[in-house]
Amino acid sequence: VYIRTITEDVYNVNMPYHHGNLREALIEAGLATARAEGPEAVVLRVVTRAAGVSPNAAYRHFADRDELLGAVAGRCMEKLAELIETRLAEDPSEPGSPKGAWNALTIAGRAYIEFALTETGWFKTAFGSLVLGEDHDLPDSKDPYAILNRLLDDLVTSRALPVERRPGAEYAAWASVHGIATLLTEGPLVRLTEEERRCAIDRTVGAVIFGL
Amino acid sequence: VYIRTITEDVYNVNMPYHHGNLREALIEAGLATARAEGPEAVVLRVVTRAAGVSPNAAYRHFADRDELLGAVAGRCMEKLAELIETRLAEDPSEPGSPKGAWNALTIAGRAYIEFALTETGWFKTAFGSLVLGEDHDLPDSKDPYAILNRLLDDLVTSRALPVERRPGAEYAAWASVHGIATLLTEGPLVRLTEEERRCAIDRTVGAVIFGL
DNA sequence: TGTACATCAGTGAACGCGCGTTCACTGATGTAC
DNA sequence: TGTACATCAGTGAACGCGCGTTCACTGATGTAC
Repeated sequence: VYIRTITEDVYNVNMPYHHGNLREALIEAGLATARAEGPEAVVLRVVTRAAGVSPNAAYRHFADRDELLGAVAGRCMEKLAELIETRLAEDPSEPGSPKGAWNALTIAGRAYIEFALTETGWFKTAFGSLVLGEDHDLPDSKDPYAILNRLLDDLVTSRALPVERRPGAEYAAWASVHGIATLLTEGPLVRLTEEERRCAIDRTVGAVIFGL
Repeated sequence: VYIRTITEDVYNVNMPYHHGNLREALIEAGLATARAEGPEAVVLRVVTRAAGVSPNAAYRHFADRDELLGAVAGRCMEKLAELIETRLAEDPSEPGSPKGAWNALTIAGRAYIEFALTETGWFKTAFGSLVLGEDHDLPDSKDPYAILNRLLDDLVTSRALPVERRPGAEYAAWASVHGIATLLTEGPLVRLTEEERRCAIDRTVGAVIFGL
């Protein structure tokens, strides 16, 4: 027990037979793995080893590997939402005005891309591993999609966008930003130079904002 | 030999010891697998079995599994280009006019999305398995990216788009269309209804075209 | 035109790996009396 | 307050699978003389 504690467990120093909060520890370990190596690397044996526990212990907390990965993916989504909220909070412009509303949308889009570029492992995990179409009971404040809709609604209430252009706008906005993010991180544009990349991002964000 | 011919080989009826064109047959088999089950399913043993050949025979034609998958992915890219060209060829509007140039771009974007929706396996293979940033010596006529650039150039020459807006336009256009395609096929939007999907596509294509 | 021989393109068997998952188990915990 | 016992949350060993890849091989082909 003591040897295992010293050599393998990175989370608790004194590990009793009962872990205490293994479920959370496994998700945390999965998050670390996903961050560094992407979703495919989130493998039961790796994650349990990182938590200092035998492989099958995971089955006390998750039905199977997929359920664990799903939980990790949910957290990745939250991380994305958190970055967006952080960047929005840094925004000095006033919220009620049309200009402020457009500005907020731009900032959110850029934050989304920033997340994909700086936390590629989490980004891939979030979008590659969520059981699609299921609700993952993210609170609205931690759901990127909810944030986007909120910003678009703000656009309407501040009279920056005519109501009749509101329907479907979330798709167009999301698609552009998601598209450039995936092309840059796992698509044919990975090898772009810093400068080309910036150009691509500017142009993409600019075009969709203008086009809404 | 005869039994193998009858039960396993789907491509040649009389199969000699020397296959004849195994490289091509393997790519073809890989294409069939990718189409039905996606890139991860393109596995040496499956593909060689489909070609009626022992697993290690592949190594006479490809260095490893990745090289085979890369070849298959290249073909998938060509399939995408072919669909775009087909849809463009069906376009009745005259090519030189500004309106025609915009129209062509719209058609190409829609064809791209159509490909992703109807040939999801190939779409994923094309973008998930190409060795990124390498040139795959696709001829321009079979390279979706080249087609896109051509259409954007046409936009400029027909005076539909000011020259100064040309740089980076390929990124913005590509990103939108690629984004909605991935969100709809492997992302959180897979469960959209037919109607919502159409709305999402229309809005996305419309916004980016307008925003360029 | 026939034969020797190098070369090419397959075969069959096996290796080692990492994976998810299952089994029977045991140590720790909490609760009823 | 102390003890019996159910329940919970771990362990250790093993299973079976599919995978890429390697080895020594052999049948077919083409070419020089």
